Amino acid sequence: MARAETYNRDTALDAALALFWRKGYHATSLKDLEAALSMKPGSIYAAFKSKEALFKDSLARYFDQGRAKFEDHLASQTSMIDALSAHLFSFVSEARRNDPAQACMIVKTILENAEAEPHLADYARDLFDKTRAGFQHAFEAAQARGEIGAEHDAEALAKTYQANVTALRLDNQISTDPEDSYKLAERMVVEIKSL
Amino acid sequence: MARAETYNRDTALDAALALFWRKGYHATSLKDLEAALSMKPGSIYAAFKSKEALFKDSLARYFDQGRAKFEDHLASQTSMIDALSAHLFSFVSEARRNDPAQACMIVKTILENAEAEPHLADYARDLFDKTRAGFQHAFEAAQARGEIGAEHDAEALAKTYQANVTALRLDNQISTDPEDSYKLAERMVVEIKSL
DNA sequence: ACTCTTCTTGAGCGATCACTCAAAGAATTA
DNA sequence: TAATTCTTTGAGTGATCGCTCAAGAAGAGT
Repeated sequence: MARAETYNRDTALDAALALFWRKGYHATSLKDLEAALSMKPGSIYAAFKSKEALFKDSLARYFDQGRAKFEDHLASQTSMIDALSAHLFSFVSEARRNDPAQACMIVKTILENAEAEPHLADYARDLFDKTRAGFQHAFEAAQARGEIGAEHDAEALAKTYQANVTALRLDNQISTDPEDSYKLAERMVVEIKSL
Repeated sequence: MARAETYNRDTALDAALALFWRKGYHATSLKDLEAALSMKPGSIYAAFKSKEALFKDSLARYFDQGRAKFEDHLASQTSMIDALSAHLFSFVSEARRNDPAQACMIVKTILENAEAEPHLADYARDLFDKTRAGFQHAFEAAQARGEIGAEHDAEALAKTYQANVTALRLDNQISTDPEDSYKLAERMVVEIKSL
């Protein structure tokens, strides 16, 4: 045997994720990462191979955490409609208001890197589609339970729902008044409940 | 007198705008701009002062063109509702499908530069607010004309409308199938017409 | 205590970044 | 044509980029 690694992979990934989410891919420098991960360049490259690979791993982690959060909402609410509403509200809830709100990292990645780093953008696009597939599954379950009429198209509902989530999270970052974002979320939820 | 400038300011700004819109602020290098504007660095700096100033001028131009387009829709439609619908549809229309769809440059700017270049992000945020003010004005006019009931809050309608426009334009860039974006727009328009 | 293996270190690589400025070039006036 | 005035030119500035690798440090086995 030999010497063990001194860093914790998950801790390091979380630090990289927070940094990449805030600053984006290009604006995050190796210097920034060295400081955030408390690792020297050589160690970072030994552990994560490259800046791009580290970013991909961070984004995958972000996706997993987001999916886990959605599934928590599905599990803790009695109806699918309530779960979808709770998920929307969670983005404008009091709890999140401590750290300044950030738009969805997947969306930010697609917009920033569509031109210069198409690999990253395509990777993020895939996660975006997977997220919508999760929403669609929830809408289909709601129809199977009779919460939503069978005359609706679950795929269309999922697409609109994802558009709303995306717009809400964008507004959450752009808007100066959190109350405005909250009201926007309320109007979106009214639509869902009226199905 | 002396020698005249050999470039056309508007032509150069349009070229810079197209480049910045596609690639974003950070990923657009001076080399890129030199090629697109057919100008050497010295001339660019003499004409536009700095990369950041050139970006701001480009973004202002983008905003002006967007506002002009919206006002064209207002002028060419008989009702406000139709104008707001036509504006939404214009982002997913056949004509635009030649050059690959881009999300709103103002939104892209805010997301990319919120952390590293707050000046740029704040500048874009201001344009975002001005855009919504224009929407609100249209909704108020619709109420004054009796197209929309007075019980609605024009500010809230404008906020939701802008959220829809933003989400639609995002989807337009992210989605692989333009038909999906078109259907999303149709569902958004149904909401507007039901007011 | 000594060897072996692996991890960590950080100075430094070439490339590229935004940007400058002295010199050359072109249009106008005299 | 000569002088004047402004524009254009592009090599070059220092800083920073992502990244490498030889050398040193640290734990495990003997």
